[in-house]
Amino acid sequence: MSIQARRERERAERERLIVTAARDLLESEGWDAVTTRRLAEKIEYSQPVLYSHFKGKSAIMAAVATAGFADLTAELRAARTAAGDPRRALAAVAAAYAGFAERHPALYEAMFTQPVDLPFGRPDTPPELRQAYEELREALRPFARDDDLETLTETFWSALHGLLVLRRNDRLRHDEHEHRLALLLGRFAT
Amino acid sequence: MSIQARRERERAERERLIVTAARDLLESEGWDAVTTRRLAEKIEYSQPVLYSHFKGKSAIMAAVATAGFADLTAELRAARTAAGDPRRALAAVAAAYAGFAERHPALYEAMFTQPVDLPFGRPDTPPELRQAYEELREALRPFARDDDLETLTETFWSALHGLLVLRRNDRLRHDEHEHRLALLLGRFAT
DNA sequence: TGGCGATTCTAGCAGCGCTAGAGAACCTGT
DNA sequence: ACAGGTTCTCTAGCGCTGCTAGAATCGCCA
Repeated sequence: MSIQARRERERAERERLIVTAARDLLESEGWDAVTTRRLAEKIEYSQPVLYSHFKGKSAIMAAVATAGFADLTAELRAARTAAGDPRRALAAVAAAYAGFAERHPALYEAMFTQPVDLPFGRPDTPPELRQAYEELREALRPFARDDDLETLTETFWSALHGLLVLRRNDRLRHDEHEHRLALLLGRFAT
Repeated sequence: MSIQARRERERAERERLIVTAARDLLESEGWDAVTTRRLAEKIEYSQPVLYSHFKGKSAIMAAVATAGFADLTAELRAARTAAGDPRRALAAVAAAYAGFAERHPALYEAMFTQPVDLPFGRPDTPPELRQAYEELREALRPFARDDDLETLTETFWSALHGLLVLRRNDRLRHDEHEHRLALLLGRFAT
């Protein structure tokens, strides 16, 4: 038993190694740098090893994205619970969300833009993928008025996401970012 | 003179052929189908011909996207001028925008998601790229209140964009689309 | 220590964007 | 009408991609 246990432990360890190596590569050199060859070189194994852990490159990126969701959730939660009144809490969560996207642009892209096949909004959605959404929802709860809270959360989240991706793709005036965020909050946090 | 004129005419004609072929391929078979080889085959020339017209594949996609902006502008304008009161006009423009994105998902992606290097929001921005934005702005003008109109337009547009891309990537409950749109209008069209 | 299973590697496939240099087509001047 | 020169277009190929079959190697057990 012990031998098999060690092997599985080593396997799991190497799987973590692959994911963190992919994330490092993604964040430090951007999307184009994440190739199976470079990844294999970084973990000091040959390419086919990657395929014994993941079905393909997109599965690796899905794992990276999932790890990113855990981080994002932590940052949102910290922002929400630190703030005082609901108005400030929502502003803090939105700012934290925007900050995450700006500090990890490539990772953010993997999480939200890439058509990576993660099961969202379905019964089998992993908790990491739910929790970031739930932080947003709790921050929005005081402002639901007579709107459905889930619909409100999805809409506000979409607006925030839109601001970030369009800015990143240079579709928006770059230095008006804070004004847009403030305007959005003005329309939702009342 | 006439010979050179004919040559330039033929060249321009072939350039249009390339762009429409690329758009056809993009819309009918998706992004992955648009390869230089398939494109060359479709226009019945060899690959290098493409590079005598465009700097590279991304320049071709930029041309496709620009053509898309012209179409989008026309649809937004029709929607805005057909509607009656400002509230309905904004709703109609938003619906037209969403409809365009749904009917041409791959084209929409080329226009807004792809990091295609088109000069937005700069002095040398081609008119096609401005006008769609301007339609949105005019629809929003009655609702600016004490907010800056440009900031309002960018924010509303981002929200709309976010709703569409997150839905397309299955991050939102698919059939709540209309409710989210209505909620967004409720927060902006007052 | 020899043999067997599991694991890992080498080598290669088909496809990608892109380009150098060969070849064909065309216009021009005699 | 034809040779010369220019302009255009094609063939062939480079280095890269994600991915995989089959060979080789390693580690465990008798």
